Amino acid sequence: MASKILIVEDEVAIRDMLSFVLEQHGYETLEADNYQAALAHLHEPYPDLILLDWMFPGGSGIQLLKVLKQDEILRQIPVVMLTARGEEEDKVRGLENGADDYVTKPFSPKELMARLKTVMRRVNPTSLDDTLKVGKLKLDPISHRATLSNSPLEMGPTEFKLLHFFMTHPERVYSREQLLNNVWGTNVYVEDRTVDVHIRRLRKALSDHDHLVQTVRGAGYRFSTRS
Amino acid sequence: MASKILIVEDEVAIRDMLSFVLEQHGYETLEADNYQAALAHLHEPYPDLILLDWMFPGGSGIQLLKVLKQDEILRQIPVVMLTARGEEEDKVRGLENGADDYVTKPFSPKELMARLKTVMRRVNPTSLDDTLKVGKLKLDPISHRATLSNSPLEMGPTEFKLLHFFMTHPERVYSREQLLNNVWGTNVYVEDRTVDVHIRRLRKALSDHDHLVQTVRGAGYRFSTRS
DNA sequence: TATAAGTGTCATATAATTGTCACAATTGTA
DNA sequence: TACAATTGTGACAATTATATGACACTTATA
Repeated sequence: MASKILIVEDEVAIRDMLSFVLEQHGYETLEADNYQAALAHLHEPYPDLILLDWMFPGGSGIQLLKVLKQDEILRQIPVVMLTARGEEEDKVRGLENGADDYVTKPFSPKELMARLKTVMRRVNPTSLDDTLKVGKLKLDPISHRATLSNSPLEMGPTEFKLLHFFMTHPERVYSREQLLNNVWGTNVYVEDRTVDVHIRRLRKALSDHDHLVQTVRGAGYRFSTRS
Repeated sequence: MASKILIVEDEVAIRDMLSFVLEQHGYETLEADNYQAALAHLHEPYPDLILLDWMFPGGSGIQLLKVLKQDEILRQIPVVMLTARGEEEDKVRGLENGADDYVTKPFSPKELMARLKTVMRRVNPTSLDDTLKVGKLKLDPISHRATLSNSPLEMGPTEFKLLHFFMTHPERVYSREQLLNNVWGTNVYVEDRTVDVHIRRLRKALSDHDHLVQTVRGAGYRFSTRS
């Protein structure tokens, strides 16, 4: 899934350039040319990073930065400041107020991308670990939530457990009985075919990603990214 | 002053590595290679965080975790579990028993540090009395007041504490029991179902923002800005 | 002390989830 | 193609879990 980057920059030329470069590298971009427009983008699905021009209409960058850092949720979004060459004080003030890094204008695309990657890796290094991911499908045991393209999936507890089991045991066939043992628990008297029904419910919840749960005729079911 | 981190891990190699990395980052470390040694460190000055190996001699990690969570003082120390890759059940059991996060072995120093920082920030925010904000919802521990769009919310002390806990621990499911332990305090004999009632009262107080307090069927409740 | 608030529990109302069936659809094979 | 085996589905009743209103009892507060 592409990361979303919010560009807050009033100069059209620079904004377009940033947008172009970022999209070239597979990021999605959101654009704002003033304070209000920036705020308007700060809702779900939240951007993964904010590129913030220091000086822009409707409030300086640092003002927005301060607002961001006061919100429990928004404060977690990394911010990279764009500053003019030589404005050392600005850089320091930005970092002191919670910016994660800065890029000095003018800058090369290569430099920009390197900064962004570093920051994203640093700020959010292990969401790659605590959350189970398969393409756009994520399952986070901590929040106990499954999402597809960041929108929550509706499913019952059993389907959630089933999906959890599948995601931790992918690319392998499990018989109905094995699934019952692993997901329902042993010593549970339930019909084999009941698994079918829950498989169906899980597929339904996965909607257009239902191909991840595959039928292996005569053997059982398999969770796989390969068709 | 440097934060003190207690490492409970029996493998010397890993313990040394952890200790080295942590000290590189300016933390003080305490080490324990078994259950007894760990307990021996649990007195004043208390460690600020415990890094707990899931499997270690003299009692499994979860045992120590349970003991910790029964003590009024010790239960406030955040615990990060170390688990082997793929042991999803362990992670879930750890979280259910009050671990604040987990790190999967093998892990990179960078990853480890990121986790620790996140947990420490959440559990012990530098500005403990700062106003918590989520969208239009604000909670100011100092004035002991919660407001929505700047108009004060009417709620009882318990609901306030509950909301405070939720706002400092967003995007995570808590069982009724965990909420009782964290909001009511341990050693308090109260029915699980009582939580439901206070959840309802809190929702009522939040009026049109009651969606922030979400029911996670079969698991508990979650405070989240995401639908 | 009188009065108002706040708490914890119940009983009851609602709502969501579950396991099974019966029957449809699909697949493999003779 | 016809048949047998296997899997997909919609419906449904029973079960469970959660929401809610009421109430007696405590705890603050004036």
